[in-house]
Amino acid sequence: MLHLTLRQLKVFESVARHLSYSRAADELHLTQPAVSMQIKQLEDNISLPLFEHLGKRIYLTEAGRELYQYSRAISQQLADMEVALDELKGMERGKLNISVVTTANYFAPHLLAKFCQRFRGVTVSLNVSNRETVLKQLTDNLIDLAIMGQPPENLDIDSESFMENPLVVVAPPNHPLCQEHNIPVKRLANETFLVRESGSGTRSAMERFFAAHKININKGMETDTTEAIKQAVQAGMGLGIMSQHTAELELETGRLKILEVQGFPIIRYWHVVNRKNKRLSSVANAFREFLLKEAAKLMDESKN
Amino acid sequence: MLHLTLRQLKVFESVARHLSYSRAADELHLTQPAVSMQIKQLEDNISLPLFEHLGKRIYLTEAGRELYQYSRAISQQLADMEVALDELKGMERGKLNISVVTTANYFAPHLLAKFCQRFRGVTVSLNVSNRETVLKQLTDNLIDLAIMGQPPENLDIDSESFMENPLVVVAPPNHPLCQEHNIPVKRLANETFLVRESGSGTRSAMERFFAAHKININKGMETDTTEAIKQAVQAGMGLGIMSQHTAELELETGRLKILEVQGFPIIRYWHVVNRKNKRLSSVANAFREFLLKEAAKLMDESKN
DNA sequence: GTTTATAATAAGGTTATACTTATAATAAAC
DNA sequence: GTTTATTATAAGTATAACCTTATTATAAAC
Repeated sequence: MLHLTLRQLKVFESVARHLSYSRAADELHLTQPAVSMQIKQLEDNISLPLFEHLGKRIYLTEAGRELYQYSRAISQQLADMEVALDELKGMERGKLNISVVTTANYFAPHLLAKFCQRFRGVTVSLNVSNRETVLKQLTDNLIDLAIMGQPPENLDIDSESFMENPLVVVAPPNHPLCQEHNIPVKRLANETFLVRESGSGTRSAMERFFAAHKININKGMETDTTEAIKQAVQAGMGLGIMSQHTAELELETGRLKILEVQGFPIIRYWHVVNRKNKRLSSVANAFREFLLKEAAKLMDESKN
Repeated sequence: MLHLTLRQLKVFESVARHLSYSRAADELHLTQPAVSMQIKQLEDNISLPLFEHLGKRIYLTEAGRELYQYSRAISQQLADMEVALDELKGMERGKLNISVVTTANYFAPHLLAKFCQRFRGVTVSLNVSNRETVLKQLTDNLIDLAIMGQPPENLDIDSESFMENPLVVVAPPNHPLCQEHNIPVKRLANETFLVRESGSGTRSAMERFFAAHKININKGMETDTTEAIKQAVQAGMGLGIMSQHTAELELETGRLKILEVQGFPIIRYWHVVNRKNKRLSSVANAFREFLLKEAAKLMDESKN
């Protein structure tokens, strides 16, 4: 087991470069005996002579040449490491691990793209999962941040809202209610609603809304993706309630219409969430700030 | 300027591997506070936290992950280095820098081949030059060993003879003296001799011999290569005196004949030479021993 | 020979390193 | 709540790391 020190390697490199103990001592602001000692210790450590002494000149031995190569390589690694760590400090580089719930997938990539555009060198790992999985990833500390609708009441979680999440009623373009304005909520009582699985934030918001208005609605097909609901609504199987963000495309192309029901859109909020006490990386922190300050504005702009 | 130690990296690696200070302490046969300290120092050095502490669990930070990569790379370098140095020690590997005078080129490669065959992993750099250049390389410490005929009287040089170097008189096969035996030296007085340049070891040995026998010979063409002399002798331009080793091929194929002159062959010796006080590498030393102990025998064998 | 340049060696001292033990703090598990 | 598992902190210590100055040894240059 050899116990060499980085100091020894550093001194050795200097001597090997100058082929002189005295020059090395000058360079390192040491006395010559100090250099002699370091080299001696290094030679003792590896049990091989590193220099040959012929007259006043010294030469590298075969072992010395070999060691020099490795020593240089290690120095390079250390230098690279220093740069890498400095970059991390300065946020010139870094990795953002983030998970978003499925519905957020309709706008999160857009925001991430903007963020990456601003902070070159930041790499992002985006995971899209259902609410349950996202929460597990949070508690397992697998991710820095999460974006979701309703934050859990769990005390181990910090969350903050950063953008409105308007829930709208969508219908196929040929639906009779599409022509009407200020549709009373009561009118929805006759309609069939396609709903997300229970436990979904959208689903519970919807149920709370109708409960508040004392309305019983028909629940049609129950699916676990918003995508399926959009398809089903287009096919005329019923109405849907969903985050307006998730339906931008279909609304724009006219495949779906928003019904102007009184009390809608239900304004909920997107939240950025992290495990409590988690020390956010500078990148994660920057993204969190970015969301809080600019997400709403950016999403608004992109609509126009 | 960051002053981290290999110890810190080693401890860090262990903690990163176990994701536990206590497990790392066990592995390293330390107490847990000792580990805490090393990590703390490391974190102070790089001014970045390496671990996150969430509850009783710890996790690597981004910086920690980054550092781990570099740390592992450095450890690998060190391990590789250790192996390389061990190989050097054990002569499993190594480089032999050797120069030989031109005339030795007729047998030196053969010996080197045998040597390399025995010590796999040894690489050889063989340089063939005239005596003067070889000596310069020796004093400049560019080579480990040299092979030459007459070693210089220089006190800075260690030399030892390892093999006979018989100088013979060669003639073209149709030369009248070829049929005779025990030719008296006097008979050569009428012959023309093709000679090497003055300063050559062969040339001076020849001159000493004829001077001792008080014979004046005719000197024909003077060249700086033995090869040219062999060609000239075959062409009938005169006789030659040269190391028998350099003419093996021509003798075997009958293109040249050895004249059985009294007092011949003149026995001189091949010497292995190194700069005084030079600490020979294990490979160089092994080759030197190899020459002293086995070269003569091997050359003898190869003749048959 | 003397001078000059270089490295080795010896002696000594300060500091920092790398631990230890003991105890406190924290959070998870029960 | 109590217990258990973990890390942090504090205080103390032996030692080795690292350097200095002073001197010696060596060989090259003059």
